[in-house]
Amino acid sequence: MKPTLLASLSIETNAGTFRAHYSERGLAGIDFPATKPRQYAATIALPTNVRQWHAITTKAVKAILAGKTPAELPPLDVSGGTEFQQRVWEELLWIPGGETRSYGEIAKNIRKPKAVRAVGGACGANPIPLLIPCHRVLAANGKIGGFSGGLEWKKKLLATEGSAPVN
DNA sequence: ATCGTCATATGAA
DNA sequence: TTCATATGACGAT
Repeated sequence: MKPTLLASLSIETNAGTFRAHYSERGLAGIDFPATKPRQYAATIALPTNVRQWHAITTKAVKAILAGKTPAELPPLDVSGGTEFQQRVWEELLWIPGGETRSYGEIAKNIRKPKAVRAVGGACGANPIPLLIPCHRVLAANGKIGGFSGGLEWKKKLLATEGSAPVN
């Protein structure tokens, strides 16, 4: 079931303006800076918890862009995903910064060693890149694979964290 | 080293 | 049920 969004807030960084989308349960999605940033009307009467979440999200995003591990994450609303996808996303959260996994390893970790391609699919469906580090997942041979926000971002993030994909 | 092919899980249409 | 995958393994160049 798809979460109902309460608010979309900006995150200003030196890499551009990200957008964070919140539901009643937490952070439900993040957008990479658009090439042509869209302007949003000012949000009024933001619920207190959303403001708290956003403060945490902002710090977490900036930490990641700086190659550091976030001290704290906001509650993540992954209710939009299937059970399998949520399982994959949760697994991705365990990957420490600076390390990478292959799609096959993730599949093995969730006790479905054959579901390698499905893992790729779940990564692509990840609504919260950066915080759910789908960019730390490479193909088995070290190839970069793909990235929903654009391959450039994936390479950049990996380089920032000290990983060196093959291509 | 590169390329084609196939097996297999999951999800969307 | 059919089609597409951000894979992986294998065999033939």
